[in-house]
Amino acid sequence: MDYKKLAERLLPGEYLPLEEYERMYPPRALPTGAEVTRLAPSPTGFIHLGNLFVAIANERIAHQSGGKLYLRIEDTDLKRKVDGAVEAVKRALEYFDIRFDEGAEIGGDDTYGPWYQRQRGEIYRAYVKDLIARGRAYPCFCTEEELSELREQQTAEKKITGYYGAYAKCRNLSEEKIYRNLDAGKPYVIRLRSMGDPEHKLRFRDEIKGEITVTENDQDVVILKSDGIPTYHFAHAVDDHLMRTTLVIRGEEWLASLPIHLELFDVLGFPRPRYGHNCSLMKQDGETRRKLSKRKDPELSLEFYRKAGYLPRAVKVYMLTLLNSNFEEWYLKHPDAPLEDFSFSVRKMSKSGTLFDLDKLNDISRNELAKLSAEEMYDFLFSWAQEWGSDAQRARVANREYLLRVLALCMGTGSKKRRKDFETAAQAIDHIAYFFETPEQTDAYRVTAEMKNAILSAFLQTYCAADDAQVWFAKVKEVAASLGFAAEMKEYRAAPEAYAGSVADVAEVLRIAVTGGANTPDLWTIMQILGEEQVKARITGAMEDRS
RNA sequence: GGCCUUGUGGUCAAGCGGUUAAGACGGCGCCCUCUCACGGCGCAAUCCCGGGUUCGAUUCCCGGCAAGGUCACCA
Repeated sequence: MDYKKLAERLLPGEYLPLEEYERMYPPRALPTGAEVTRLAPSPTGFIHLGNLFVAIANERIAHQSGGKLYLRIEDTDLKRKVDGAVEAVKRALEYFDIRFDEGAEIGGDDTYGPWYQRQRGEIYRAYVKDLIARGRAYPCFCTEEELSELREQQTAEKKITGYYGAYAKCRNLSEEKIYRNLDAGKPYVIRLRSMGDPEHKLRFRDEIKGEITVTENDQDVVILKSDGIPTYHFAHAVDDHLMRTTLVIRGEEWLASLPIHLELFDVLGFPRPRYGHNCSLMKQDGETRRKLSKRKDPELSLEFYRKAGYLPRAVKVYMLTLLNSNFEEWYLKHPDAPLEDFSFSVRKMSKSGTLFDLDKLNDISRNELAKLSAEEMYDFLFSWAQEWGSDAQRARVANREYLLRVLALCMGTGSKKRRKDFETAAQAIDHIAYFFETPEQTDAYRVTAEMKNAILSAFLQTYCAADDAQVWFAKVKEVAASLGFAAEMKEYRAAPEAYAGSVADVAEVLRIAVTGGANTPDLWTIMQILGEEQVKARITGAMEDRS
């Protein structure tokens, strides 16, 4: 069979000689040890935690080694394309501090572009044409129906499904038959003529998993679809080579197609990049665990964290603790160091699937929020409220000076002793609502209405806004004692039956009357911030009403 | 089902021939204390199973089992 003639018929016209592409995309001038890594999402617009997970690893490896991180868009399937997706991806990743050196919509050096696979059709076809001319790829005229019939038959016979060996009908089509099909205008795809044998097992060194066994590929996979666009497998091989990628860190769901990729690199005559297959993020679902799913798990979406107001650094710290087993220990020792100071290592990446633990993230978030200065906290809350907050939430961040006081005095911003009451901006802003809005009447009091009113009116009689904390609390104790409550906790604990309760119960009544809740920071401080008028109004208001 | 990967407390995990089997989150208890939060102290909880190899296996080998991934003209 004249393969050259066939190649010309299938992909007519002049294509650049392949050596020309080698010249256009030369090896990068980078110091030894520098890694070139990439992120290659498809433009569905849905960028998720799994993407971020692997993105952080790629980013750290590239930049720590003095290499490059680029963004390539795998848009070979129109069905997946969503308008504005690339911008959304870029923004989402930037929010979490992933910086690209090159790539789609990034600017900078475009030597290795274009970065959209749709714009690289000529390149792929040049390589496909060469493969056909070498007899290593062939046209396949099988219809979808024929293929699904084949699959059913194979399933029924308990054979391995797919297009391979004797099942690859079009693999050995006669020259005459091929041209007749072509003349008849039958649609076709181009398939790889695989030379692999599944009996051959090869050892492969995965950067994360270590030594693994790979079964040689024998599938005649589609490399060029009927619309003349390559499949992912083929496009990524050409691109990773031409873009001079040195290391591919990707999700372990790709491990199964590694044999195909290896054969592709070999048949194209490209040196292989190194691969590391990263474990996936799992979720407990009843008895079993499964991959985080787009439909069922809102926490998979990156927007979930932005909307809730997680600090981007907190999410990143959590990802890093999952990514490198020694990160957490390092971070405990260097809580304020830039994350870039941590020496990230591919060898420390986990081999096994990881259950996503929201509790852990929340703990990290509380700690991260507690590190912010009053001003940083204010800026974070403010910008979050502008983008995601309700009217009420935006109103609470409107008065900078007032909010700064609330934050500094009650949340401990700026002091050594920080409170860790919340993990997100949304919680923080709601948490301090009582500084802005008079709480609703509540029946949370654990004393009778008569007692409640007796406590409140007794307090009101002695209350003086100018009192300092000690004087103020001494007065609360007096109120307690006058109504049969223990003024000292020690005395109360020694003989609880001798009292109606303790000063703690009295303080609780005041606390609920002023803030609407039984759990708040220091009450005296709260009263100072609210001011005499508010305090009196709230206490008076709490005395009216409902019995 | 075939192929591949992975199995250390509830979760993330260190350890990889001899250890009281780290640490963190979560849980529980105590202390501090006007509540909560912080902080401090403490407790419970783990080497998937079965065979080898070895004086000795969580660690090495084999076999099970379980879980996950994947088997498209999707990426």
